[in-house]
Amino acid sequence: MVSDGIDRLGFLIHDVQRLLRKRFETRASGLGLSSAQWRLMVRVAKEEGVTQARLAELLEIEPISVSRLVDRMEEGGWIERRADAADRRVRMIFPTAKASAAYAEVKSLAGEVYEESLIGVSPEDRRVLIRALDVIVKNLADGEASSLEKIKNAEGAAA
Amino acid sequence: MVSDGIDRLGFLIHDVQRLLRKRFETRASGLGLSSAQWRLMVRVAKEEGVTQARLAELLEIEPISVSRLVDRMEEGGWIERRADAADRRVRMIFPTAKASAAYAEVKSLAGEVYEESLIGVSPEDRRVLIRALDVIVKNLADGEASSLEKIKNAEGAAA
DNA sequence: CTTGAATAGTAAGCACGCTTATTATATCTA
DNA sequence: TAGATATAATAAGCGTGCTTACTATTCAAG
Repeated sequence: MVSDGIDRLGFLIHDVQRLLRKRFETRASGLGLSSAQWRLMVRVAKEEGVTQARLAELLEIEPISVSRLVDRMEEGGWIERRADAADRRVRMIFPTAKASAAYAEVKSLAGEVYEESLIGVSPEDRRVLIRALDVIVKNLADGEASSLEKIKNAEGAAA
Repeated sequence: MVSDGIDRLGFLIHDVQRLLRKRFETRASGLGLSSAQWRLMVRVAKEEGVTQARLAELLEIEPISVSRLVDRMEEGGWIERRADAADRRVRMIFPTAKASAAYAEVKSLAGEVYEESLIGVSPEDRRVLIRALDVIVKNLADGEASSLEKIKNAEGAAA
């Protein structure tokens, strides 16, 4: 049970996540977007006017985390908050022109990082990797964020 | 190129890492150890008296991050710093009795979390998963932490 | 032996996640 | 319609990572 390496799963995932984020941020540093901000930006670009609560669901982070991410992104001139006339509790999030311009560039950049990371992994193994990761997410999401899995299953396939 | 799901790699890894950490910390909350503290503890348990600089290399985090982790773990009574008579710059890290007692328990706990996460993934797919993650780490570590890969290759296979 | 470079550790301050608690507004129900 | 409940967003404060800058100490030349 040691020889299969499963006991290293947590360490491996942790390392891969950290290294991927680091390399992405090195590449994207010229654009002024962090990894977390890029994830949020993807959602805003696809659904302009999305609310912060909805972003929290989509990104599977807490509303307060969205609130502070949005603070920094608004300061950086990437997005803007607008009031919703129909519900005064809500802030709708829109990308700025600057953000829309950077979107395509950052997206292809992420693709490059993924390709670099997967050099030497066969197409079949890549499929197995993605499938296994999907299963893990599903297993771990069960019993946690009750309604979030559905959202994830419906929307997560993009991006 | 969309159908293979590789464009979701970053999102998937990010989700898996967050969910694994969350579930581990939920389980281990009774023991008072966080995920990061557990990673450090493993190294200290294997090599009592290890220096902080060495821990930074092994964990592949910055020395200052070790410094603050060790601060909190010392406050929590998990480890203690001792001076090195031979080199007064150095602080050697030792586990307390409390830590040694918790070690085995926390370790099996991590194994349980991994097993839960992998329900429905075949033994072959598990091997492919681990192998692919190893390759990704290797690909991304190249050109980053020049000497760290060697350490990782030599020591990372345990734990 | 003295100077200069390298090493071990820490401080300050930021990003991004969290928990818990608060405020403002909507909505549901009695 | 009034009061309870739910929802959107934020505030405060913590953990864990980072960069940059600093002190203390050791080691390497000269």
